[in-house]
Amino acid sequence: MEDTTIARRRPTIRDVAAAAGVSRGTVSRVINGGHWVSPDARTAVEEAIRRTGYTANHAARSLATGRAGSLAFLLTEPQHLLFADPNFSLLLRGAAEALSQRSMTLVLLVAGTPEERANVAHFVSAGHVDGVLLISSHEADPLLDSLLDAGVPTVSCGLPLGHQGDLAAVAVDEEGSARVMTRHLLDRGHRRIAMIAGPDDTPGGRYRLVGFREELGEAFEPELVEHGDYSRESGTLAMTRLLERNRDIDAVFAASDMMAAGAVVALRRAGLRVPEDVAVAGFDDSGLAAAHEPPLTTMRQPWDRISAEMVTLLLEVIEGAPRRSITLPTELVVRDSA
Amino acid sequence: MEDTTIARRRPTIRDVAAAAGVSRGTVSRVINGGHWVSPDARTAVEEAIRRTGYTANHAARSLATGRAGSLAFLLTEPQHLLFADPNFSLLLRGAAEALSQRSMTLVLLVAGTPEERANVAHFVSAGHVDGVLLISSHEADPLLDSLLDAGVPTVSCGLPLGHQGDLAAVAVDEEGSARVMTRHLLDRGHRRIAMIAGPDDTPGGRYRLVGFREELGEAFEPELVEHGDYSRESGTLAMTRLLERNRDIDAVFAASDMMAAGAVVALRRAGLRVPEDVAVAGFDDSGLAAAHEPPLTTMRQPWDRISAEMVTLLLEVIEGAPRRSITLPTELVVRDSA
DNA sequence: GGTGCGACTGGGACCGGTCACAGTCTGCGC
DNA sequence: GCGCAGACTGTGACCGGTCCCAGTCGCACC
Repeated sequence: MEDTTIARRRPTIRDVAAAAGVSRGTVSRVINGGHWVSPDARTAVEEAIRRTGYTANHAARSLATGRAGSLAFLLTEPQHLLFADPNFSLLLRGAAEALSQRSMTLVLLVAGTPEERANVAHFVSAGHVDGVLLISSHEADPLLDSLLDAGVPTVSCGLPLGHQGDLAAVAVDEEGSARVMTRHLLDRGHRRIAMIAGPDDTPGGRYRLVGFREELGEAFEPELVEHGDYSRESGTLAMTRLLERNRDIDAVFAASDMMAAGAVVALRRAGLRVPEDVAVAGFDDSGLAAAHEPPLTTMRQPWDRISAEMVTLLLEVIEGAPRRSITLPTELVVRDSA
Repeated sequence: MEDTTIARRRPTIRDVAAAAGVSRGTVSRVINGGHWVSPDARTAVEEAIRRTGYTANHAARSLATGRAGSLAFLLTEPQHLLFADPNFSLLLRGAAEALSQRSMTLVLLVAGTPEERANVAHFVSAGHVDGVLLISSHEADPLLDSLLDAGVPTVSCGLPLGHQGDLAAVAVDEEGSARVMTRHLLDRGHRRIAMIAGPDDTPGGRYRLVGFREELGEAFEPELVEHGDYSRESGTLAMTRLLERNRDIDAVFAASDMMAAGAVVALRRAGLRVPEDVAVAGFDDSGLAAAHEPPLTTMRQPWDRISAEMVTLLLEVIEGAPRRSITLPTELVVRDSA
């Protein structure tokens, strides 16, 4: 007996109810926790679900409950910086896994071009997702304003500059992390330490520099600071400029591993060895760091925990719980470069 | 005046109908192409949609039409290889953009652990997405079997080994690409060319090796072939072994940029210069290739076109059109390494 | 024996769309 | 004057769930 003729209609809750000899209401109760259901009815329903191969229809449930059952993973980097970053993948994967455990799904939204941004704002405001995991970093993003206006539950990855307190966030202790790394370089005996900071309109750009300056105290020299945009090329450029200003630099702390790798290129071009002549430290502990020649000393960001906590916080906000933010610790990873 | 008391109900198609002074049916017709609608009615409806800020409810539409309005981006790599690969991001982004143009969404599914694989199979078979963009490469994946059994429209990225002809695929000309690169190395005067191939149960592992062998013809030497798993470390290991067997190698063709970078590490450890002593060629033209020291000669894969074509093909299959596969060309990118 | 209560069950209304079908209205040919 | 085709419109049924309310049942208690 084949029943492959025409794909038979998928079983509905009515089929299950009929098979179990109970009403739709009872089946629904069993599916949703099973309170106020007699043991007999429950086992009958469970058996019927098994037999029929029933699976709830997302769309129907979503229509009835008013919940979408999905969260958006929203990328707003105009440049593809984050996309090139291996860390991004970890974040995405972690979020997908955290959601699948809760039988929810992750919808990927890309808001690069102005047109895409408008579409995304519309889509999200229309309630097609229950909330937004915001993967952005730049200050004053109008898209964030429109999300907040529309009252869309949102949690930010990293401190949302200009909107602190307006939305939940999961961040690492940027300032403290930078102090730890700076202290490490000082402890190793370095005295002329330069920094390649990130853009000032990103939390990592701003606060890692603050930590660096604080830890150096009196020893801080403004001329030993350059800014990059987290890319490798910008690291090379920044290092080149630093060397033009001061050839005595004996260590450099870059706000990303990519920029650290770029700095190494510039140092080598200048005939300097890493770490013998100049120590180089990065940030992120991306895959790149361990594979680099020499392996990079860096600050590890707990990407898996970040994504998991973002999902937790966002679901709390959706439930109506008071907004909460979390700061996670980083970890100094000492390798050969510093 | 705050209206934050209770978020007002989102307008429905009934509200629009009332505002425009027409029936729900007419509004629906306008939304879906506007055939058999008088010009007056159409403009009235369009105006009403604008005024009310109406957006269609995905869940309701999906329930009524039986279409989910979303596609799955399914990752099945047990290891996180693809995740570490910058190309993966391009593919993902391309797919998301192609879909957003069609007002559909991309749902990310990760099928790493056995439990996840079971969940994913269940989820997809239950019809929660209209089709699957399969990002996998290994032969004999039971998950693929269950997708095919369930009749889920699927398109594969790369030739689906063991299932060719069973589902649509978008692939590059692996064999031809490998021949082009091999010819390039020969034309540069190299005579003892080694290859670091990918795993034999992946299309890139198998057919790039075939192309390499074909192009070398008589000159092919089996002892100059090693296999890696596309990772950097495996490239280093493979190159090390090749050098142990034969110190006269004057060029090496790796089946991925990552492995090429790994090979460079091994070559340097052996005291050999790239490209002076040994030319190194990669595959993919990932971001890594251009940034590498020296910049890598490689074969560029058209990732943006691959994702766009995958979406096109999958939508065709969903529409019931006959299954179709596409082979896209690659491009030789000559840089410093070979 | 009636009352009250808690556990459990059934079924109608509803979520917000689409779709098929039954109109209506207009103009044209005979 | 009538029939009829074609353009357009309105309406009820339906998609597959959830929710809530009205019941039923059994049992303890007065």
